[in-house]
Amino acid sequence: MWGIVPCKYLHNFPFREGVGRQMFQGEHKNTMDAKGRVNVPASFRETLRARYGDEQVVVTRDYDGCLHAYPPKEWDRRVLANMQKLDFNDPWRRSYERFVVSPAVTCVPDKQGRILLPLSLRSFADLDKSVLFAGGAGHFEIWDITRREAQLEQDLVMLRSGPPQP
Amino acid sequence: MWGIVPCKYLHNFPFREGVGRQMFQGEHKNTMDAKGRVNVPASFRETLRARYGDEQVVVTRDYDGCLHAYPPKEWDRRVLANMQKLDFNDPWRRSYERFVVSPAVTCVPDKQGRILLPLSLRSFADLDKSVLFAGGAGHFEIWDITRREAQLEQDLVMLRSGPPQP
DNA sequence: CGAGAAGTGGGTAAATGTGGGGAATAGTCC
DNA sequence: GGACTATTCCCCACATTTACCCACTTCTCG
Repeated sequence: MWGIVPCKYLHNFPFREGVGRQMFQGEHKNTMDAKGRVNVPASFRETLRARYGDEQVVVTRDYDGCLHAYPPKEWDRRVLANMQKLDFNDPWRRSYERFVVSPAVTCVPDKQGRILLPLSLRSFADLDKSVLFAGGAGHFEIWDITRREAQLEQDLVMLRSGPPQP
Repeated sequence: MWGIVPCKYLHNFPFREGVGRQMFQGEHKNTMDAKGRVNVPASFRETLRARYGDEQVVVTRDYDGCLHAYPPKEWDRRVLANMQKLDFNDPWRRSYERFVVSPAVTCVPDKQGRILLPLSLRSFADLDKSVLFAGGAGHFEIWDITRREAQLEQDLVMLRSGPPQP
């Protein structure tokens, strides 16, 4: 399915659903206030609206120590559908379900564009003040800023080891 | 597919799609102003328009400490398509996504031909005043001028050691 | 040299991000 | 059950950043 995204932050080009086009772009450093609210970058919200209909996101934890946020459609397609390919008793599925699927919450930004993350997710990802939103294809990540930097060092090592052999 | 690039900075020669012709040619030293804006060399913009339809570029970081800028088409073909061959949960893909894909932003030059690079990319590449645009095949690089010079010294050593053995 | 293109600097209005007050809601303890 | 507390939601106000515009200098080329 091809379409046009009328969004100044995205390429105004035809894209193929879920394949060619990066949705959430860039790294955005925002600050979480005392109440636990953080601003979702405006460009992300615009993507959510333009491409997914509204600003809802499903937020859950990721096993690298950050949070992942998906538009509901992507959540269904990538997380749920992926998991459901496996047998109910598959141990990887059971772990995945407990760790990733269970703690998920659906957030809707307020009028200022902020979401309130539940304390459980905040403490898991060690979020307190400096929060980094990082775009991904079809989802975005929410990081504590120092944890992210440590992760990037590891990523560099991984990348320099070369891509996986098929 | 053959065509003509109507551009006074490029040779007005026929070129074969993606093979023979270098698109972004030469090194151009421009200065970034206090707001973080830099002028994209006019010849690069002309190439973007003539060959890719408009002046958008996807800018991201590169392992070597500079920024890479791709026309969206090349970005999809060279970066995204490559990545999306791998499973969502492949660790190499996750690292690649975080290091290369996440920080990418799409920039559209303003009326004067300048792009505003986000602070995260500027600080990664150590850009402040003297910025060097260097052409490449299908993309171009954006360097801090002194970092670039240091890189060139290393490149000389590498080149004199001879090409890799097959 | 003169004209046009390229590159640079700055002002202003709009968009974005941040802080905080108070009403509504839920949850807890006597 | 009723009062108290904590949390969430909704609103307004402000600081900062960005997009857009105009003016100017420098460079290139005939």
